[in-house]
Amino acid sequence: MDQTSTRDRIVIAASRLIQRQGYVGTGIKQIAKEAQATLGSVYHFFPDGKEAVGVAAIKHGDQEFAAVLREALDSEQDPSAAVAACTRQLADSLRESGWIDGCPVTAAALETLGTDSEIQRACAAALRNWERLVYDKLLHSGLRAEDARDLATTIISTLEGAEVTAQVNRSEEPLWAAGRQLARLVGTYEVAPSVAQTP
Amino acid sequence: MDQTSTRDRIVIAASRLIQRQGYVGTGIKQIAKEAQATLGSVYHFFPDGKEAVGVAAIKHGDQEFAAVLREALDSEQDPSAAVAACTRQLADSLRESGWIDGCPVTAAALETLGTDSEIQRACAAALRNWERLVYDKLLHSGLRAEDARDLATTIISTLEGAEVTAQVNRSEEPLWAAGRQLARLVGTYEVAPSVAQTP
DNA sequence: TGGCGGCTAGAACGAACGCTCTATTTAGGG
DNA sequence: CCCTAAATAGAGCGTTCGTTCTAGCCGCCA
Repeated sequence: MDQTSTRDRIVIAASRLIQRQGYVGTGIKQIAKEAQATLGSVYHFFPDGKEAVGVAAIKHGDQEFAAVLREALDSEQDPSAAVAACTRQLADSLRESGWIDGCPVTAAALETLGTDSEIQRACAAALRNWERLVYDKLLHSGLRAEDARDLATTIISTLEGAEVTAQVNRSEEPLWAAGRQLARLVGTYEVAPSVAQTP
Repeated sequence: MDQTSTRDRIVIAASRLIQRQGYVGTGIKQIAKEAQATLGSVYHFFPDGKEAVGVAAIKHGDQEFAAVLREALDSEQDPSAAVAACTRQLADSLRESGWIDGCPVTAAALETLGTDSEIQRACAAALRNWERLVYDKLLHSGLRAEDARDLATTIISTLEGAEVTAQVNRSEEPLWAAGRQLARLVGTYEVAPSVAQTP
């Protein structure tokens, strides 16, 4: 039997499918089949229908991506190296997936832009969440708060964009380039010496 | 009567709709209605069906976006200022459209990632096209060729990502932040003095 | 005036969509 | 052992999808 619960399998399958083909491009029946569940089970756990499944899937992708990001950021003390580690991590998993498993929320976010749906809000929350992770890392590295804000926003934007570019071109190059340039950019900010991480 | 031809109206309407709600989320009948054409007209000009319309729409968006980019890049001699001008231009038109008219190809590109369709190729070509514009600008500003390559790739990625972030958050801030950081990044590259633009 | 493409117009088809509904199976406490 | 609620199973609803098809409209050359 399966270790994971039916509900979890549905959410995970939905998250992966939405990540790969978008929200509108993913059908409830396809989710059920992929999760090895039936339509009845899906509507049992999510009586509110497709949108509820989508929201749960987005939130799952949010946390999953946040974990990857956090691990990469923690792998290096120097903030420049940490950001570069992020791009390396993204490039690796992107190549391994055959260039299809990119950011888990971008596609859904773009499709539901004008709709002010719950999905839209979940995507916005995910972006803010990831930005916060980078922001905290920069702050703990001794950057000034306003610099860290601006930088964190830009770093997330660049990661987002570089991932898309890498997927479209089926190449790791855009992520490598982003890693090099972001590291250089972060390096231009002086770290307050007294606040530098204690060994 | 309408000045523009029926075919052009179809392409323009398709481009805008795909930009806003993606390729799968946009129906042929919706395109026809938006273009004030009939289904018969659409299939008359595009006998190969929806994908052919989509490809034409993507190519149209490609050129449209390239024109905006080119104008912004040419508005300033200094490459840092030119890149900042791009982010300002994007922020302006994004706000004016109510945060719905972003990059005309990202949504379609993400939806068709695994499909190796003609649409996919058109999106990849668009990204390469825009990257080329930035690359030429940087090269003419005296940057070394390899630096210009890396930078151009990253600048396009960041613009792409910042646009998405701005749309999701319904705020110009991500684009402003990207403008500031990209200008700073470009500024870290020394311009070969002899090649600097002749007045 | 007659005919002939270029274009417009929309009815109709099979497939797939999200969703509802009723049955059936499973698990646990009296 | 039975009863109840949770979970599974899938047929079928109305709608919309992309596409096909035929019929009609228009302007041009003969």
